[in-house]
Amino acid sequence: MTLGDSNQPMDFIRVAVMDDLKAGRYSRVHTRFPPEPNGYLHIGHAKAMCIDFGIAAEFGGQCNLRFDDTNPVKEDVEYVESIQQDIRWLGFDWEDRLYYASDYFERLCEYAVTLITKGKAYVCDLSADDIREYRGTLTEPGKESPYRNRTVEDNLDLFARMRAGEFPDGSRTLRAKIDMASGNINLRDPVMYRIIHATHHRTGDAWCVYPMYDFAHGQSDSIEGITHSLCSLEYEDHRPLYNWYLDALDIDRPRQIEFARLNVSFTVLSKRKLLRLVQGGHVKGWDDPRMPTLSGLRRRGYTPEAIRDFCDRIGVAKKDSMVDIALLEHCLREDLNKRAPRVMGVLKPLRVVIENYPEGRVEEVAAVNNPEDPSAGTRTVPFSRVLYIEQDDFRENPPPKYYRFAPGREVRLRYAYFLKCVGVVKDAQGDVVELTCTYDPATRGGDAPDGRKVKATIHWVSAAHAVPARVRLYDRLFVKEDPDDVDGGQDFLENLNPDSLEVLTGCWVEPSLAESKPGSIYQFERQGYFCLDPDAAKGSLVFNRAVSLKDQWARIERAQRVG
RNA sequence: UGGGGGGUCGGAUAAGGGUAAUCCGGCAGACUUUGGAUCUGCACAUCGAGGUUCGAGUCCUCGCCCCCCAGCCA
Repeated sequence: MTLGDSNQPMDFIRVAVMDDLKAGRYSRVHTRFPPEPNGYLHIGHAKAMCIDFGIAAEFGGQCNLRFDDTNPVKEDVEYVESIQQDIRWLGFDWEDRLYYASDYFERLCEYAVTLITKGKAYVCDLSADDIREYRGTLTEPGKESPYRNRTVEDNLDLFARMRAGEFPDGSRTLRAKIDMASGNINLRDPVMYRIIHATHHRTGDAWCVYPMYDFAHGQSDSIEGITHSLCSLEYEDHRPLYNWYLDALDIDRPRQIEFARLNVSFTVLSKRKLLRLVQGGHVKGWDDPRMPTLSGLRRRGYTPEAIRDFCDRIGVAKKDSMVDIALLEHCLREDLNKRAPRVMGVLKPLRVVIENYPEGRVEEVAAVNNPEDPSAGTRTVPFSRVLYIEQDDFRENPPPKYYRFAPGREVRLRYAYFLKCVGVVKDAQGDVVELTCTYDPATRGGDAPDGRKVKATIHWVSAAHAVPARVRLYDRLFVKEDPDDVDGGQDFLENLNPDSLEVLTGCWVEPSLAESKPGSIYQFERQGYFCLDPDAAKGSLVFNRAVSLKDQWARIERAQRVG
């Protein structure tokens, strides 16, 4: 979007930013995306990135990437690397502006000393439990710490010794001296620094005192010249605290604007829950294709374009909301419909023998690679006497409105011939294992010279030429729209969908797929979009179903079952 | 019973005193060598009660409901 020539409605943040520019409160726009490197990025972060990077770009400004790495015990380089990869993959660029809160540790420490000197911070010897006790409750004010009125000299000395490593973890904290009776609990003498003797993934053992996020975030923004600090709703209560620090330090203040974080139906978007899914073995890792992580979506077959389109469509507001996962799926289908090459693949094969087709004969039929994109060209697919078709495409006793194959019925084999079912072969259990058919040589390519019509076109592969494959059919990870909707005492794991993964072996795909590369995405005609998984090895293809095609017949069947 | 936010079709967003619109989903139909795509149509909404006004989703008052906050997490 370029501002001015668009009549698209602006969300409240863009309106606010534009007003700031017009009113001269800021002369430029500089935002930041501030992940903590303690987990993988998910679709909720994609929304935040689209806002942070997107708004900066629209207003001709810049967006920094800053890792909020103030807690060494939770963070790891594994995450700082995966996060950067995911941001780039999504299509955003921080150029040379990669920062870390840990870059500012020395400066933050100076800020702390400044506040001590001004009598606005003190070293407190209360234990964690005591601090909690003294904090009061939501409805009752807290009590002042007995250490609150130490002299500036004592505080300076004690804080220096905290930094020097003289005291064990948890024995003391540095606190801001604000208001123990504030209705806003964040203002009841919040902790600024805590003692943690741990190795930080970037600063190593240089520090044993680490700033709290609240003491680092606003100042980091200020140091970087951030004008608009866009974040989620839960930080609304923290804004007065950030402003208190910034004012007490007399440094630049960005404007913080909060928006509602993303929720998507049938999945969870909290790092804590995602971590439990991984550690509990409910999924196969952060990049399991069922995960809403960017790495999971990528492996599933989602494109950056589809994800960004989704983020554009969900809008930005302050209302708590739950977006229908069907919208995400729609965005993927829409993107892939334009771009994904079409191929034929049979997931649950049923053998077909064409009685009147000469044994040993092979024809190459021409197939369109993408009807939505003529420039994608055509390819050739081998056809012969023995084929596989989809089990679902045959019914011995077809229900009403079922147009596909059945005894005596004629259908079209896509790009090939009309085919008529003349016999059914069953095994000892009475299950259909093979169809005996005849083809009409005059219908090559799929049109009948006599003008007769068939109601259905089905896909197929030539048994002698097809390539074997495994296919993983993914479904929603949870059975409930809101996985947290559980009875007392239970948690979201109760709502896991036991059928979120179905592995199909014995699938057959057309030979053109033999050399495809992991990450390639195809439309298997009439079925859905499938992405070649990195697990694939030569001669052993593994496809992940990203999303199925819309299925009109499934809907009819469902209606028939109900009605 | 403190403090901070929020309530518009089933879901998500618009409308900033003047026709409640758009997208997803649902339903129905057209078309179709993918029961895909595309196209057409239909249904469904301003939390409640007062008030101001020619006119209120929008302004005022009083309610109701929902979310967040009591980490030395972010």
